[in-house]
Amino acid sequence: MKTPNEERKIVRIKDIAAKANVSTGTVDRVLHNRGRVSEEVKQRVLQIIQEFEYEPNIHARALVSNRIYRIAVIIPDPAIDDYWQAPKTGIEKAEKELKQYGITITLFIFNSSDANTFKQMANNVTADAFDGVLIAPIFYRESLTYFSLWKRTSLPFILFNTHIPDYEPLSYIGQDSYQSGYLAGKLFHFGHPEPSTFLITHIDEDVPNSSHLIKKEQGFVDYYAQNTTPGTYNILTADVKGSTNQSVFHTQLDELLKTNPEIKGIFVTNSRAHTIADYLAARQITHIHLIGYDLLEKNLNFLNKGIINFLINQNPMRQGYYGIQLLADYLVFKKEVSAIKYLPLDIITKENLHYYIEAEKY
Amino acid sequence: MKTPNEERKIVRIKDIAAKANVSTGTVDRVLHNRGRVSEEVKQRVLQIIQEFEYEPNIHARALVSNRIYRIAVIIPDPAIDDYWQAPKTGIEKAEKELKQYGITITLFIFNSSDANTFKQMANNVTADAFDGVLIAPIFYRESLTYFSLWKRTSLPFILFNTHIPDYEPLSYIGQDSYQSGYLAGKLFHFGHPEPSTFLITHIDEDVPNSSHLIKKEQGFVDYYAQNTTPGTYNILTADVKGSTNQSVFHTQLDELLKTNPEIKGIFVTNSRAHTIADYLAARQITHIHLIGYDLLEKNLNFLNKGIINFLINQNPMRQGYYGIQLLADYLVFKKEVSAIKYLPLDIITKENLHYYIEAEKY
DNA sequence: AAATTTCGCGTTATCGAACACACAAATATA
DNA sequence: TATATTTGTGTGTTCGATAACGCGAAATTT
Repeated sequence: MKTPNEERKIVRIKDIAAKANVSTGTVDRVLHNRGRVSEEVKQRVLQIIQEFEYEPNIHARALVSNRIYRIAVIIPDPAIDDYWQAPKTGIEKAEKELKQYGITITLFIFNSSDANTFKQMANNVTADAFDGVLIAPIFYRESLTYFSLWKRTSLPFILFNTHIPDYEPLSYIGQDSYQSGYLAGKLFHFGHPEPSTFLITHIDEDVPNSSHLIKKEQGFVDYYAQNTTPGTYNILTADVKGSTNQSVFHTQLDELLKTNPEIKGIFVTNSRAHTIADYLAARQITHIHLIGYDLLEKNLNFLNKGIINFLINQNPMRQGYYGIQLLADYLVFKKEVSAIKYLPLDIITKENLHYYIEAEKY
Repeated sequence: MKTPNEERKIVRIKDIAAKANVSTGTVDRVLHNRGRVSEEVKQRVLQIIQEFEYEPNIHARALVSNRIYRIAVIIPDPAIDDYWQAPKTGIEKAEKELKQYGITITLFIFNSSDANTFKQMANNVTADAFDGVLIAPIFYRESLTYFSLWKRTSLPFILFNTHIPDYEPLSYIGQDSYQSGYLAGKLFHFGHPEPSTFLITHIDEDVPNSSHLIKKEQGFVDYYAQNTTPGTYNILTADVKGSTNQSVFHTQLDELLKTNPEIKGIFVTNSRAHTIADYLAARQITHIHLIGYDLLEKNLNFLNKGIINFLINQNPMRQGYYGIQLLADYLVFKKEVSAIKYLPLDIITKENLHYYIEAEKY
């Protein structure tokens, strides 16, 4: 009577051992380089392993090893900035799936408008014994200290949302900001093949300190530089602050449009497109196209009304999900992890929105 | 000394047994409804299982159960129609991942232009003992026989690519064809806000027998019916055949455009947009927008040249991948499987193409 | 009343990999 | 030469779930 694995010709340590005329213990020692095997036997075993294309049974391995991997996650508070709810959800989903493999996650939530809370959380993580870190390093300067520290103590860390390549993280997960700006440029161009003026706005942001916003802007500008004859398209840029005070905010925009009445489209570089949409709706302006980022409730509302034309989905949920997955690949499955994982630049309209929302739920 | 699972408070059968003052064998009998347990004990155990939120360790289970699940996959030959390479790749990827869980896949490849080969493959599957079927039922009439047969023998089957709801498959995986046509309508509209004429083409297809093409057409037409004032937009339809004979094909299109010189956009309902693009390139026509489906090499070529403006990605690789995944969920993990899984309608342009190609590779 | 079956439950081997332990042979040190 | 240490190898237990097996007691049949 054969076992199913024998029927399926799945090779086990036992089989390797039998062919090599040694015990399973010896094969195991070869597999894990734990020494105490004569060179001759080692080579014989290695060759048979190659020949038989042995692959360890992950279940048996997981069952016996029974190790716990502690992962620290450092992200901004979703209660303060709604955007961070999605990554958190993705992280929790991954945690559920990977619990079986011994992955344990501890969240360290900081205040996205207070760099000190960020430092404090990073300190906490450093003090405790973790096997890996997933971090959204939205404070550039403050991050560097910890990266160099973790590098030295060889604590693997993965970045998401914002890329800081200087200290060679294990991986980065997110979008190509430059290209997403470039894409926004293309979409406006498709809607306005005739010479036009477009506005790039950064809303409520500390732009000099946010490299990804600058990259988006650059991508947008470069699209027109590379794909249209000079002088035909005019790209303006504006930092706008104080979107929470509606009347002040609207007055600012009034002036902007008074000075530049020829504006045909506004590109919002972060998830605050809804603030502009709110303005356009209030002033009943329908001739201005609007592109922004992220499937926030408020944005979706204006997308469905046709005031926002396109949203580029940054896949925040998947960013969190893959972040944990990659750490698990590295820690548990000992896989090689590619240094960068760009998520697709999903173009979302009223008409295809539904399916992305559904996919996120799953 | 505690085991890691005790530290993590992961509940095992042993723990349930201890609390209930019975042996693990009894708990197991309760879990699997194998009888031979007194009603009193059964209730006690069930309650403790609930209370402790017991979840079986998948590794231990997979290790011991050691069952083989045989899945049959019935798809058209990728050598005849390139489109089918992608689903095949997805299926093979899923097979690799699920091999550990005892999933074995047997491919049954038929000729997409010969319904008899389809029937033959379906017969082969029926004759052999399979635990589940994944099928691309591109021949409507011929499929029905087998669906009713499999339904009777309770052989679970999942459809992808083409939906035939009549016989209640375990699930359908694919796109909402109607909505994808609707989306194509929107994109053209965005590019041409002024009254225009658009052409819908079905290339080399037996349209009456292909319900999903009709749905795409309907979606496109409905977009303009619902979003524009009647009489402003004009939607034409044309079946075009014989795209393999370039000169004849081009002559047909010459006549079409001669009769309707006002056409501003062509919507191709299948993956053959490249044949139209080839024509537009040959005739140096640049004022006609073009939207098609699928990331075939030939389409990508024209997308990059700017002759095809948008491609809607039907995610064929993911269709295959999820098809197998869902069957495994049902067979191995005994999960509930939702009757329909719509994949997102990805809008692909030259500018965001790269990331979708990368994602597919992974 | 004896023989047999059913019931209710516990015990134990099994799956494949990991690793501690045991133990003999070979080598080194005294 | 005697003893200590290193090297090479095999054995046995463990992880958690499963299911075959076994056994005493109760229930049923003859």
